[in-house]
Amino acid sequence: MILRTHNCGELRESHVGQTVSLNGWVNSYRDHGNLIFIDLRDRFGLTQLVFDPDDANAAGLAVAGDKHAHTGMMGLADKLRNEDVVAVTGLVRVRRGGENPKLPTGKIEIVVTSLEVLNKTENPPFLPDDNAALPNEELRLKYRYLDLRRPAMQRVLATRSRAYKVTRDYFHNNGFLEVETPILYKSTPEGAREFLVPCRNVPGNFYALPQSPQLFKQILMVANADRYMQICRCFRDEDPRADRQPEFTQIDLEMSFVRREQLMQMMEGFVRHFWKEMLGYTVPPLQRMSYRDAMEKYGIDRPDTRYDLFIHDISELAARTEFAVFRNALEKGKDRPKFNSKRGVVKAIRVPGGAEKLTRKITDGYSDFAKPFGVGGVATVKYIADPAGPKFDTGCAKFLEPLKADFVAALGLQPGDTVLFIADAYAPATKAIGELRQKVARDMGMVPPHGAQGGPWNFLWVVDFPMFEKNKETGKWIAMHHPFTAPRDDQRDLFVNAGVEDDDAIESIVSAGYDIVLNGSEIAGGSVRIHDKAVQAKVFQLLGLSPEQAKEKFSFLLEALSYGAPPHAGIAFGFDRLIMHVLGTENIRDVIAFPKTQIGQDLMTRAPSFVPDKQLADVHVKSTFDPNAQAQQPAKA
RNA sequence: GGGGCGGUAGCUCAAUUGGUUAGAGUACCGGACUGUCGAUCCGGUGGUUGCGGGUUCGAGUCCCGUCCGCCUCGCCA
Repeated sequence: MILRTHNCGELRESHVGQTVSLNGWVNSYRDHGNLIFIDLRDRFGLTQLVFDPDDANAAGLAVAGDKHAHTGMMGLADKLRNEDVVAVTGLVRVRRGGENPKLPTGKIEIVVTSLEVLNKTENPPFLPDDNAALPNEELRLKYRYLDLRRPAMQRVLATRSRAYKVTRDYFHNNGFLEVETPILYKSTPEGAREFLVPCRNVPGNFYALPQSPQLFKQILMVANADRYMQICRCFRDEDPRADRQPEFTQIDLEMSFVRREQLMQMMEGFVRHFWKEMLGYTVPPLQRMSYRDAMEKYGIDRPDTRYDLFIHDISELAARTEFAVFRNALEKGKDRPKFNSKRGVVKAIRVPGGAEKLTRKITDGYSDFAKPFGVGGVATVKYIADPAGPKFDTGCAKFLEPLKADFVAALGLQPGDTVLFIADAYAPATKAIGELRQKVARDMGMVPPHGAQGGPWNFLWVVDFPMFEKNKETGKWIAMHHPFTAPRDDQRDLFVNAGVEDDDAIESIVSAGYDIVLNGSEIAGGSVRIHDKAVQAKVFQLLGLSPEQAKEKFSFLLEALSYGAPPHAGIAFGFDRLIMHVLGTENIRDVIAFPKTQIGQDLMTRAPSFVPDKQLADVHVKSTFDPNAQAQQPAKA
């Protein structure tokens, strides 16, 4: 075949007069009968080819006098169609029809003297054209190789590729050791559902794919890796979302002989390096916010600080009203400590200008929006101008009017505002009003564009998470981060001495965990780890694991921790999410070369698929699925 | 598992209250054309309206079921 001497993005006027060869795809063809233009595409750009019968005749390549030129090179060129793969040799010359300012190669063209069709295409289901309407995503995924040819997807792949390098550069330069950890791993059934892999050599036994290399990286600290990094694949068998896939990539990190502060400084340095290298943006020092402040002001542990719309706790004021909704909510758990999940509260959001924009229909919708989060509904009031002075109007106005001055002061009300209230136990009320805050911000048009599209980049650390939370179904304690997260240094004794039955005390223990939040999205999370046996034992006890069970599940880690374990701390960045931010997309599938659908199928390869019984027998597995029991068929081919 | 939206030529979409032979652009095929660059012009092929039932004189349209895709709640230590 004709091998290329140049790529399709590099030829300029300075090459005029040279004979060159190019390989690539037919991006478009413009057939003028005896004069044919082809835009040839490869990963590096577009170059115009011209098939000119005069030149071809001169080169003896077409039959002289054969206007239709159905023989020789012109005949072949006449049949070229979009996405054919060709190789050509020709002469670089200045374009005769004027330059095309849209192309870097737009001043020149190749007058082809030799054409080789390397791979004639079937008529493709769609063309990789960014200007055309995108085909539906199902089709894009089925023919992913065509979709990836689109310039926009090529940019994604290039950006992601550069991000790998930028990441490795920073951590390698800071003394991190890159280590690969196993993909075939031990099942540790806490947390996310795992993908299982049956084992042929040990009948009845299974590997699991790792949700993260958590335990290996801690063991690497015991093994004197000191600073570990890995760009690794993680697997979680849970339903995907727009920003979640069953397999995803994280930047996994762990450091020895550090406390929270040193780790946070190192990671902040990475964030600064990454944004500087990827986008030329200098990240300012990260703000820090406690989990409690985040929950109080934003109602969520990953606050979007690009808009204010703060949440106010007006429980004390609400208690002085005659409004039964408020008073009944405040009766809940009223003997429990402040911030306790079961203690009743009244939360409010002041929406500037909401009196006009938030119609009755919209605010009624807010109740339906909030109810699934476990609260009774959303109470509403408008604060409007009036000849006799501003006043409350509609909704629960009559209950608030007697305490108007206090509400105006507490919420900073201005005429034209709407106030939304949620009254319930702390946990559901906080969750519901946090979600409502984000919805209202969208409805009011308060959410700025992506950072990648000129909007702000609001990074912050969220710290001081609770160690434990109650599982809603079982009522048992579960680790908020994971069972190896240490209490914050000053909480250690409190924690070890806390009564196992003292729920309120356990709930109040603060961990040494930390998250990095960017524009309301969690991009990293980690913690200082436990290296103290008494603390670890207490955690297992609270999680309801007997020493025997803990040993069964985590003996290798516990053993490792008993043979000289350095204090250590770690974190993991969601790599796909970093790329999403850099590119300004909200669809994780856009930043993964071969993503899966909502039921975890790969539409291109049709994975997962049935396997023959023989293959199952080899791994000692028998399927209980009966294809005849229901009409369900494997996905259509 | 729950809720919502969607599925009509290869592709992107249209089709009035349920009413004649389901249309357009593009791609594809054929023809014309020597300076285009979203080439242009002329002609043509192409449909079990995701699938299976039902209602009706009549269903792309209404009803039930089902499959697939997306969004979302649950879930995601």
